[in-house]
Amino acid sequence: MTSADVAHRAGVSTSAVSYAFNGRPGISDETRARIHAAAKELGWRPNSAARALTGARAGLVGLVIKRPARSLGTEAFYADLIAGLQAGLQEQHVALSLLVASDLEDELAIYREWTRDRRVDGVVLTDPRQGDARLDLLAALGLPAVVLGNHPSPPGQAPTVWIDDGAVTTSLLEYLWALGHRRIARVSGPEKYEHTLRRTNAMAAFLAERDAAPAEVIATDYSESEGAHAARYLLSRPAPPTAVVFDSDVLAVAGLGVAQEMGVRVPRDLSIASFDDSAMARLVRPRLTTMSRDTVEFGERAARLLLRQLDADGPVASEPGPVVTLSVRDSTAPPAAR
Amino acid sequence: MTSADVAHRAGVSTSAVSYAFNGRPGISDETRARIHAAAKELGWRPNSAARALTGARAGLVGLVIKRPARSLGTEAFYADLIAGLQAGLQEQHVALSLLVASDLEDELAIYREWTRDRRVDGVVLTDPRQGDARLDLLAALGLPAVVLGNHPSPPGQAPTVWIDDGAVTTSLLEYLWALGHRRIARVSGPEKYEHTLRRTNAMAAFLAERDAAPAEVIATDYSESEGAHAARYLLSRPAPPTAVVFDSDVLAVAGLGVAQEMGVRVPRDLSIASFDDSAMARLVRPRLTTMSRDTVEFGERAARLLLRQLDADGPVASEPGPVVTLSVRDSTAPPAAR
DNA sequence: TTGTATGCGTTATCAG
DNA sequence: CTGATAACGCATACAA
Repeated sequence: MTSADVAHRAGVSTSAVSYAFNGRPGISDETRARIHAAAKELGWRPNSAARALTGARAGLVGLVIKRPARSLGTEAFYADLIAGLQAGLQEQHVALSLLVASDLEDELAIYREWTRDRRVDGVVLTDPRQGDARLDLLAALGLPAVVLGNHPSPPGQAPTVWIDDGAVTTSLLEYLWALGHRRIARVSGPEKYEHTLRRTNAMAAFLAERDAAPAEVIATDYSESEGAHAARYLLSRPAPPTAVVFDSDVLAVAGLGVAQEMGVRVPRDLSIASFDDSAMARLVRPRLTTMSRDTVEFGERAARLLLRQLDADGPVASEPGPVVTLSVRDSTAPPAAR
Repeated sequence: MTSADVAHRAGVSTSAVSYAFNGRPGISDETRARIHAAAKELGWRPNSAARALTGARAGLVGLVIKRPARSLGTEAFYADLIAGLQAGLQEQHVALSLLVASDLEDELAIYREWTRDRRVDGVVLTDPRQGDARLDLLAALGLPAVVLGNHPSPPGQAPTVWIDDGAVTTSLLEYLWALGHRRIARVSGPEKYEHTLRRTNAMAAFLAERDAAPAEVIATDYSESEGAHAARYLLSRPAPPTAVVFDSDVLAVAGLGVAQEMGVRVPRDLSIASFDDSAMARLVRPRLTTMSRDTVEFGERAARLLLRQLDADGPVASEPGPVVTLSVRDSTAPPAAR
């Protein structure tokens, strides 16, 4: 079953079939329709390997995950993201190829190889950093990309689907402030990520505006153990915070466990909130107050933006991601009078 | 950069390069080494699209996930599995392609398409059922597969990496029985899955041997809501169980939440155990007693078995998966005297 | 043991 | 608008 069969069936040449399936001019609407009909009858679709060989689409989009492989299952983020990317790509019969890289060098090598072999048509980038080496490489390679970022990308760079982490931080802090919290600490992710930095800056600005003391921020690698450690440290201070915000829900749940072990009642003695929502935040008791964003939709939008990018001649514009809303649950309350 | 370049550099013909890279005879060890050296210097590796076109390897393995896309992130199982598959495949530079199917028809269509386009070299199957239609199709298509199953596969069928869910069930029940529990209920997954059935049968046999009353088993679709509903029902009975085992940790955590809401103390009034371990089981309080299996390793073994299958001429044998051990944590205790 | 010729299914080029 | 024909990069029978 080849394009020649379809051409024969439709009474045209193979190039007509090619034109019809690549939406290019030089063919009448009537023949185009006839060709599509013939292909449908025969159940034919262009062979992706042959396409990739001639430099056309591979029908595959890549995602490199740079986290320790073991931690993948711990956080729902990547799973949700993958589900969303999937959904967005499937509309155009594009598949997702997944690779786990152990470090930056690895990741860059993968992009080089993918480009060389025309293995993927484009890639999705997560966790952008400042002066991200990956963006330079991808630009040099000419490999289309979209970034899950926190601001629109500068012209000439890969477009982002962005969520303003600064604004999200401010929203959460406004809520805690309104409850009466004045000693708010934060257990964050690694400082190298842009979203971590943006949150840090927004938090500093928020507190400075209100003449409050700067927040204590403890950076972690997102692991349960570092989250627990940070929580233990904060709760052991002479004047412990009355509220702690965590950059991810794994950190928050680890922190909640520590509080419970230490006899600190949540939310009576301590309010806990997370920047990340997931099933786990809803399943633990007390249920966690979180900033919730629809990660699946985030992925879907990224997928669609990438597909548009692949079709476009020039650069496409960044666009905002899903709305982030505050889900108030049971882990936050006004601070107890002391 | 093509095989011709490498051939030129090594002073041989392109076929010699092909032979060298496909490990076939007809070439001296010395030339083979020279060819590999030349390839390494030039940073050349066979183009996967071209390979796929000639009927050789595509360098891609497929995994179809047949769950509602939204639920992917809830359970750690798939994320861990993917991480493991990744790790196993990477050794041979094989990538993983992921697709989410909404139903069986979808899934079968994907296999047909993948075969037709030589898009993947093999696939990994999860959640086998009795008389699984997918196995018949894959056999008919000649698409290599491995199954994450619960017993060695019958001859002629795709090999499995298997975990004996019956034995796992017995282990867990033995522990609960030894603690003194006599009214043990179970909140299970869908009955259509083989592993669900095996657990059901093992549990029935276990209780029958001890002349105990048959267990109450409530089937769910693995969702939080059905898990909570089942737990609520069980705890509202006139003579509620003293222990409940859950088929997954999401179900168990949902059940734990219900118990806490109803004022049932765990483990004092109720013991809870799960067949599935993950970070969540360790993060909630009380921490859950689970049967823990290394899902990442499960995936790694499946990947390696599939790679072996791809290299082999005939069928390869099924093999046991990772060992499942009981992780006793804080959610189980002897039943309170009533 | 090595080289040569051919095909895989598509797209691109260029005459018609 | 259409129809040949040449790539694309590799594998493989076959000849040397």
